[in-house]
Amino acid sequence: MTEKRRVGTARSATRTAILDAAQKLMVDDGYAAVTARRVAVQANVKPALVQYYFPSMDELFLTLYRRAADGSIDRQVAALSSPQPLRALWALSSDTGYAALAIEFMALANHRKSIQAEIAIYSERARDLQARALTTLLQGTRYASSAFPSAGVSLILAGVARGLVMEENLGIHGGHREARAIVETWLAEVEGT
Amino acid sequence: MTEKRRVGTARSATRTAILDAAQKLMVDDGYAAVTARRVAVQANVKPALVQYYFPSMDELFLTLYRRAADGSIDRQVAALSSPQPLRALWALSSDTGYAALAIEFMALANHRKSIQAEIAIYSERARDLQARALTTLLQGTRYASSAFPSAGVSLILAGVARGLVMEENLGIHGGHREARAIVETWLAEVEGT
Amino acid sequence: MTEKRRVGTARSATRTAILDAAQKLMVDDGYAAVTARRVAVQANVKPALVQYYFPSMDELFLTLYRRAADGSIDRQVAALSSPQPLRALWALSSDTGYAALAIEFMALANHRKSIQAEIAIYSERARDLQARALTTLLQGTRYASSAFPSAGVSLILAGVARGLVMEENLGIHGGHREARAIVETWLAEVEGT
Amino acid sequence: MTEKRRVGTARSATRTAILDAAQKLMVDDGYAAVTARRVAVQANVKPALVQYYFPSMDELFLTLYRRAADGSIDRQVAALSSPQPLRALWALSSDTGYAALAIEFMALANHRKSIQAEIAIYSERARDLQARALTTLLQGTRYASSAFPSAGVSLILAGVARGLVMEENLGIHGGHREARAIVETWLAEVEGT
DNA sequence: AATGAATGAGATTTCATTCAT
DNA sequence: CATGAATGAAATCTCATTCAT
Repeated sequence: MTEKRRVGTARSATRTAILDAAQKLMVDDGYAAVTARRVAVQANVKPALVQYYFPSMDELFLTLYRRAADGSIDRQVAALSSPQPLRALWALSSDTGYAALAIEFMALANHRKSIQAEIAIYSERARDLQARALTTLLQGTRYASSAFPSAGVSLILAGVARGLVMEENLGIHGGHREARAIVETWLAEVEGT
Repeated sequence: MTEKRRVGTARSATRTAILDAAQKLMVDDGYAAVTARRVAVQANVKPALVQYYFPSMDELFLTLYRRAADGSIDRQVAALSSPQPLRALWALSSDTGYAALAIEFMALANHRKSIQAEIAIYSERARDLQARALTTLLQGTRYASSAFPSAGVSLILAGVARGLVMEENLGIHGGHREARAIVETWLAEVEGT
Repeated sequence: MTEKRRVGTARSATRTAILDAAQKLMVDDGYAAVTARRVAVQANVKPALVQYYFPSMDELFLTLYRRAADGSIDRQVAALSSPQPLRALWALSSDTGYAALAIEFMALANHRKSIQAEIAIYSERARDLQARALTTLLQGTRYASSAFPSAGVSLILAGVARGLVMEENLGIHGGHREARAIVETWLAEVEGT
Repeated sequence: MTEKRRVGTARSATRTAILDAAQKLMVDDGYAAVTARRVAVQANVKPALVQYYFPSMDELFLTLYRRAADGSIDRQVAALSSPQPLRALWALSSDTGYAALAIEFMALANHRKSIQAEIAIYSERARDLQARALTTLLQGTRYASSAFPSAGVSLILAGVARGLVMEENLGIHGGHREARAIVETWLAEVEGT
């Protein structure tokens, strides 16, 4: 599928395996579990090879973040051009797999300032993308009003979705069914069944 | 239940200083920065003393969490019995100081399973508390309907607040003003100006 | 001899053993051979203990330098108040054991800027000490003239001594006997036999 | 002896660039800073290429030393056949650029025994060269005596020059002006103004 | 002639924890 | 109550070197 033209660093299968391993560790055990050693074990390579591809952990995290963020933007674009854009966006935001990774990166940013700037840039981009789309999507509904600025709606959706995912990861379930129902009702109202 | 005076360990000023130091580190630099050594430096005590009071880091984190959670429950109870309970609750949830600590504990839970159960217990308790209060507070409004189960409303408020705080910590501002405005509008609707 | 009053860090026998080991490695194999591990082996302690006493290698080197420099100043003071001060000073300067360590520290300073300042301070102090003494000692000789400023004489003696020691360490012997003879002649001239 | 054109490895511009880079690192940051990686960065080539030309670091250092030593001998020969041979020799010995490299190699020899023998051979050769020249140059002066064997004079000049350069590198200045003045006076005495 | 990939060794440093006093 | 000493584990990073192409 991915061409094999350039065998070099950027597309190496080993490199991808290392990033995959790091991502799995991050989602499963939290960012603090992502050490060169454990990544190596998970990816089934020697520890020194991890540092060969990513001379510093900062670089590994940054590369992983950019890969994930790019994928996320792509999925959002796809969702927003699907038949039921809002439902698709909501499904995406509240997807346990993707959201958990995003949350870990946010926590990591507190500790690694190199990540922080990157997250801010990407998040603003994602919010802007969603806000523009929402402006269109909410037209013709009672939310097409200055009382519901689309950037605010975007943030609220993201916040609720992230809240659900974070809590599910922790084994908290109270209010989840109810909150999802409220969102579903809203989706039905603005996008039909 | 708690004895009047139980001298010694539990109420020692040193012990409090250690917990305060750990909390400050956690908020400022993230949970991974909370090590016995750095706590000791911050609290201005010898490292060995930290371990004297908290034989393992798990115990330190658990103690710190319980202290913070108890305080949080107390503040919520107070907020809910204030003149404008919903505004007070919202102010509390979106308070940068308190929320940042809560978010760090959530991230920590991914890494320290001993924390996870404790967080779940407390969170369910807080949600339940809020849900009961909301049931009363929303009576007489158009949200007193099965379309807006109070536990769901509680979760949504918490999620949005946490989203705002997390993003502000990262320097993300897009949509914040707008989201706060939407919440303010809702608060005005259900609680008056 | 050294009192044992304060058993703490500063006078611990272990600490001294570590410093001694570092010094031996430095003289025998060069500064680059002084690693925490090898010091530990040489001192017969566990590697982690080296870092317990000297949290960073900079601190170890600085402590070692100060100890050596203080000893050196003491020896110079003693030499300068001995019956034949110039001969004693020359013997001291060209003593293989002490000079080799000094030379290693000079080389190390190129690499560890924290050492550089310390060396400069101590060296200026030693030169000043010698210059003052030489001013007195050369009185009444034909070197008590503005053509032979004592600070310059001090530097020349130190340079020649260091040159001899450096070269001897490297197995270079050409001119050594001759150079020593020239110095001896000069010493005899200004200080008698 | 050296062939006219011997293409390939020995005279490659890349090889020269690598040696130049190593030399610059050695002078600027000390011998311990000369690693294959940093040499590569400095020379703007890939690290593996450094090892292609110099399979081991020992070979790199030896090659670099021989190149520098040959150049130094050439410069000495030139100096000694100039109009004011002693002044030229002194200028050469106390030239910061050249002397600093020589000093680093002496320090390195303590750590890499393969270098030591090479330095000894070259140094003896240089001293012999100078001693022979000095024998002639001092003829007709009051230093043309068995009290001032020329090999000893050579060593003394070298030692003083090296002392000045080493100390200047460390930011030590006490006595320098004075020592240089003493040498200048001597040069004037034996070589005229 | 040049280089990407891989790897074992080892350096520095940080950590949590145990123990004796 | 408090602390100095000691230690094993592990993390990050740097290095030299080998190998296949």
